[in-house]
Amino acid sequence: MQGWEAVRAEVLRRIRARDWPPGALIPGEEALAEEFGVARATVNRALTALAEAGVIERKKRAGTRVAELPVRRARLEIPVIRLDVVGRGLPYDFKLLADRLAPAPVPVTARLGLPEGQPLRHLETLHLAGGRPFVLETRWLNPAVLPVPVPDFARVSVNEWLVTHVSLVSGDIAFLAEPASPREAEVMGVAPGTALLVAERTTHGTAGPVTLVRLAHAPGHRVTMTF
Amino acid sequence: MQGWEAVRAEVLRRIRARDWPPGALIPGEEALAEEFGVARATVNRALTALAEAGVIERKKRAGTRVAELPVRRARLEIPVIRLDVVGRGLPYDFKLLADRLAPAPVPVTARLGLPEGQPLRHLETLHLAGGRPFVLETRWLNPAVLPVPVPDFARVSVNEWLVTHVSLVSGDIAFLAEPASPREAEVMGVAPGTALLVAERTTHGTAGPVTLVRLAHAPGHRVTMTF
DNA sequence: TTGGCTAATATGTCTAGACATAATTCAAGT
DNA sequence: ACTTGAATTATGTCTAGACATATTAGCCAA
Repeated sequence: MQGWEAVRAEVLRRIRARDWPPGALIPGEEALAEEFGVARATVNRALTALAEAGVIERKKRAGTRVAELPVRRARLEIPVIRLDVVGRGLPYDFKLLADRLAPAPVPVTARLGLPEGQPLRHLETLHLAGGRPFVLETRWLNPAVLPVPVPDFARVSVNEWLVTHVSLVSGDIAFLAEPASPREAEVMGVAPGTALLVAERTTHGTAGPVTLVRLAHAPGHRVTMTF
Repeated sequence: MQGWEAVRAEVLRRIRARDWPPGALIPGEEALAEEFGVARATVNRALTALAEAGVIERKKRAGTRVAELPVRRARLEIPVIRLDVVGRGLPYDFKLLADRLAPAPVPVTARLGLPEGQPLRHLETLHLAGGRPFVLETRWLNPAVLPVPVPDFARVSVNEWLVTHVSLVSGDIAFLAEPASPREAEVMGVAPGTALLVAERTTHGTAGPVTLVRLAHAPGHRVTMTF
């Protein structure tokens, strides 16, 4: 290895070896550039990468210091459900259980920043892995983002249609544990009250709020991340 | 805005506006540099950032194309529990419920890559927010990473001692939903079988595996991320 | 002591040019 | 037809130097 990655690796090594303990000020870019025999821009590239990773904190004039409580950042790659299933080596299928236009409950419109009682498209999709329930998707979709005629969500999953046809700008995702509701228990074939891992996502596009979706995962599901 | 961020913003705008639809090949760095009136390195900086965000895919010789199924990446910042609690405006406290050296169960040693039956330090800590149970932490700790004498974990939480004294190299975290075990129910003051959000983390340091920890969160807990 | 101005300084970014590297294309040889 | 290898080309990275910007330390005045 050489180049900026070598610089990053060596700086990281020194931090991990506590040559530069947490909170310590490390040498300036100029000094490091000279030591490693590279240009300052190369050192900058390396330190920028480490700063993005949360290992160091940089401030103009004040210099670069090793992070005190290194914030561990884990990255979650949110896949399209089909690819998640296929990636597990199982055949994928889905069933559209419900699709209707209905006034959305207040918590839903509130989270999306829409006026109360706004009619939204309400979709319920059961995703299957190897023929068994994998995820129950309950979605409220802002009809303003849909073209006319409306796509046939019984053929293309809403999930994938959105990903490929609507540019998502921002959003958030939350994980929580909830007991299976009677409806969920029935559809997913589990006992009511079973602990389910639920993911709630809201997404916003260029033209305003897009969708709020609740994904109830089959028992035993794990969402994993690496750092 | 100007500079590489302006370039990034404009390229992103064109992608979102579908001037450059998913899968399309976008102009080369040289062409963009000329169009925007900046150096190629500046365009490169912008495109590198977009590639890291998963918006575009770049290959030498083949060029840069808009990602087909833009992988949504969410970043989770894993805080020290104390800061998580304090950040919610609640007073933090913890109780060390158990601390003993014991042969670890096989699944534990397996996940850490240690020989079967290896004695590990087993710690049970109840984290409190505003006097109420917040998280029950069950930890298996590789004694090889501890100094002699062993720190007093009744005074300093294991969590924070590790963060500040052991350099963590890599690890993974998984979220799952589980019914509260009798032990968890008793300690956390909930009904057995209550759906709990559980986080399981393994971490490895420079000198081998460090710890496996299971965090059972109080009912209603949400782990949120933004993207 | 306090508040605010100024100069010093480390990082942030940019430029122009160069070479490195990987992937593709296409021609040549088997 | 198939393989091999060379030319091509877009991205990746580096350099040296420059200017921009944020932040701090120190100074001076109220």
